[in-house]
Amino acid sequence: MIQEPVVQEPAARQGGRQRDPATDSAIIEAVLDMVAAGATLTGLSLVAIAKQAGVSRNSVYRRWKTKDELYLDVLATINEPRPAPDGAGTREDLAAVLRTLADRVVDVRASSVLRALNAEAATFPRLHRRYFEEIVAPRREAMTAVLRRGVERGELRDDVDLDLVAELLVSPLLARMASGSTDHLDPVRDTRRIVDLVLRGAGAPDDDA
Amino acid sequence: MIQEPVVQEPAARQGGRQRDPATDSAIIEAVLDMVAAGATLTGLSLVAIAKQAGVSRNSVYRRWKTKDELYLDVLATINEPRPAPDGAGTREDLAAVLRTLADRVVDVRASSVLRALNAEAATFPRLHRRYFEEIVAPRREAMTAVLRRGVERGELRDDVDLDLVAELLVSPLLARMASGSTDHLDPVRDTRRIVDLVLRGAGAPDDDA
DNA sequence: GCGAAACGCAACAGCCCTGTATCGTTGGAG
DNA sequence: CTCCAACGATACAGGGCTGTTGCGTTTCGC
Repeated sequence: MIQEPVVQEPAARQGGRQRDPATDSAIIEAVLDMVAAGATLTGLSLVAIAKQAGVSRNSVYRRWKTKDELYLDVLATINEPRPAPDGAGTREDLAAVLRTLADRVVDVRASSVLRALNAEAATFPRLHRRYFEEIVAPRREAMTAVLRRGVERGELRDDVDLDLVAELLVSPLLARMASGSTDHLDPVRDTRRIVDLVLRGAGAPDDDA
Repeated sequence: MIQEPVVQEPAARQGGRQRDPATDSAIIEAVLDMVAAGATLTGLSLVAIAKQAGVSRNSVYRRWKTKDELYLDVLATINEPRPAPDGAGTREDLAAVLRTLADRVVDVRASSVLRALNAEAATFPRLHRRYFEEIVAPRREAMTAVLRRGVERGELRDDVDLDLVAELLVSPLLARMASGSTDHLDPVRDTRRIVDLVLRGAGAPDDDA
């Protein structure tokens, strides 16, 4: 589930100077910062990256053959899986799953990269597929697992489309990530409010559905 | 509320050949198509646009001084305001507002441009502001108007945060626009399902909120 | 210490984009 | 019919990015 870095293997492993791990992260950090500052994945140039990282252009070429591969390692940086919630009730479990997402949304650099990736998915198919497999799919599975358990426990209606419920829960956070309006987002409080409203509904109680 | 085109005024208005309106739209269409094909607002070059439009580079420069201004006219293209819903009930009115949005989401070119614009908001502040004022704000106003009326009519709870309800309703569509997963979206059917679920809630009826 | 690879610096050709200018041609207004 | 601007084509200098090569220096393994 955790991505292996795709950094170029340091050639024949006999003698010679060691690669500086700080250089690797400096480059990746540079990409994160520049994308967060408004750069495009396509538009980011290797010269700009190297300059921002305080590294020679050589050191970038030595590690990654393509921008594509570099971005794969950047993407791996912003994916820290969390343990599946196994909590007391459906409400708490849902909030926990949303928290994982909300924390990423609040992270300006992470959400900037994902936003850019969505916009340029056509240009980076491999990257986009990886994003889907490693980040989106696991979250969906965790979500539907919690929802299914909620139905079994009788805490959720059994006549609702669980996929739609999941979409409803997740979308407010995704939409904020997409629009970049992540300032006034409190991961703890807002996820709680979303879960509460989705469970309870906005319609008047006496008003028949 | 409707944007005036920012096309360069055709100089002194005395004699001379007329501008071909077809050229204007050909250029704008070219931008729409190329962005929908995965191009970036920053990355789109004037040569590429002119080539795609089947127009000389000259004709583009003659009309717009900056890509920024060109994009303003592109943006104006994808904004067709709809009459405010004044319908029978809250459920129908909400569905109507969402429909306006859903139709735009389903439009590949429109959603592509808006997705790109969100990703590159930092690079095009004027454009982004305009997008917000002309497209986002009106929709929000329409939405909250409907919601407020719903509370007055007793069809909505009076103890819910209407802004959150609005966000919950709109976000599934925005999230799809952002991720580009717009294929299996049925504007009529899906907006209806969203409204129903938000009104009714997913929690079990006997389960106290 | 010797070899080898990582590193920074610099140069190179090739390509694309920009902005401006100059042509000859075309078509509408007066 | 006569202007005059729109139009296509072309050229130009200037700048940026790419990918590769060569150089001298640094650091690690053996």
